[in-house]
Amino acid sequence: MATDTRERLLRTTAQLLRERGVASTGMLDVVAASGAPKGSLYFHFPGGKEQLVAEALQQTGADMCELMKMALDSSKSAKTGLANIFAFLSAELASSSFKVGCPMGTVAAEAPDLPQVRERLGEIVVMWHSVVKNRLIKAGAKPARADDLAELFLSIVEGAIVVAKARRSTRSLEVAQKEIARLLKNEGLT
Amino acid sequence: MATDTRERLLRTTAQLLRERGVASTGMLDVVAASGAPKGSLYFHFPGGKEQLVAEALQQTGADMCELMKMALDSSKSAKTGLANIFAFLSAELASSSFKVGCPMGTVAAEAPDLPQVRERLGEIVVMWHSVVKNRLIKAGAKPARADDLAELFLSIVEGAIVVAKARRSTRSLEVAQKEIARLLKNEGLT
DNA sequence: CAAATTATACAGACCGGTCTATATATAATT
DNA sequence: AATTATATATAGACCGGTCTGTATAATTTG
Repeated sequence: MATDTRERLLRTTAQLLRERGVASTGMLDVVAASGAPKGSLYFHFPGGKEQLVAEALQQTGADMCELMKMALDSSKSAKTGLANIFAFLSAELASSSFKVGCPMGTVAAEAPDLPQVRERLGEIVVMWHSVVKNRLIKAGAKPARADDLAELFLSIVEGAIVVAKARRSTRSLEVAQKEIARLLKNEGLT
Repeated sequence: MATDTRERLLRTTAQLLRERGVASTGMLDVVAASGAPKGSLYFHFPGGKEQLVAEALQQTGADMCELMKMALDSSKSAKTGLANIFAFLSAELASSSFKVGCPMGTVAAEAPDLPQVRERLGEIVVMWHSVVKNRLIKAGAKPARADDLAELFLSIVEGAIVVAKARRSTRSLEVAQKEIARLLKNEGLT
């Protein structure tokens, strides 16, 4: 099936982006790792690497947004919802020897010269921010306050991942989770 | 002069690492950007790219550590010291069109397969953490608490930089600075 | 058959790294 | 002091390999 191959290529690309970013992810790496037909890369993505990476980023960004939304909405309190997100990331990092990080963060860090890709990065941050913000509002925060707290949360998550990779330890994530819980408690949010 | 060329190569490498990470920084890019003699790269760094990157990281990591220490020690309160660090980073990001980030964070994100480089990443985080922790202790925090707060601070800084790059806005840094100030105040730290 | 899809060969640029030759400075020897 | 020896440093061509991307052929599929 056509869409099947395309899908496989996108998911594999997203995975490689999480691990090593754009520059270290070769087109051949993608076909090799995906097991997808070798001849179909430039058929499905005539725009080349930029298109492939941009679409992969967009897809995985939306997927992770959905995951976050579910984790937040299915939790009684915003606090436990956010804690679940940290636990999930922590498990992924540890079980991958600290190779798998955040696709958005990894790509944003290297700031590649690909306009379409940079475009998506901004969109993803806005999406994620909105999901967290809305959950905080539902937890009782005023919109302006929720806006700031959501921004802070995103920064902490991204940074904790980077620090975890650098030091090969999940401690940054554990501390981050604990401190955010404390913060929300101090703000009287549920 | 000999040491001069070496130094130039190291500083240029560090700069390029901050902007685009290891994979996108070619050896030729380094000599071109540094204006250093093309023939002397592998004379000064016989270990090749890995040695060059590892040494550049180590040097810039130590330099930034010194800068942080000075900013923290020359400030009346830990709060204003940390705020100064944010302001500095914010200015650098904005004036470089959000290209210049943190060398440690950028390299850690792409998690390159270079043992010597990864080694340095861990060392840098430990160094930085210790500087912040000590300042927080001097501000009145108990050691265990200072340890956690320093860890949180590092995560926030790294993450705020990543988010700023993704969204091409310094808002994450401003929010981060504000929230850290609020946190320290709530903890009764000077 | 016709269209969609995959295979494969290859172009051209660039990569990190090695090589030899040359220049320059310092030190040793006479 | 003059000259030789030695370590340091730079120039630039060059190697095999890999990169993205293209062109064309073969194959599946409806």
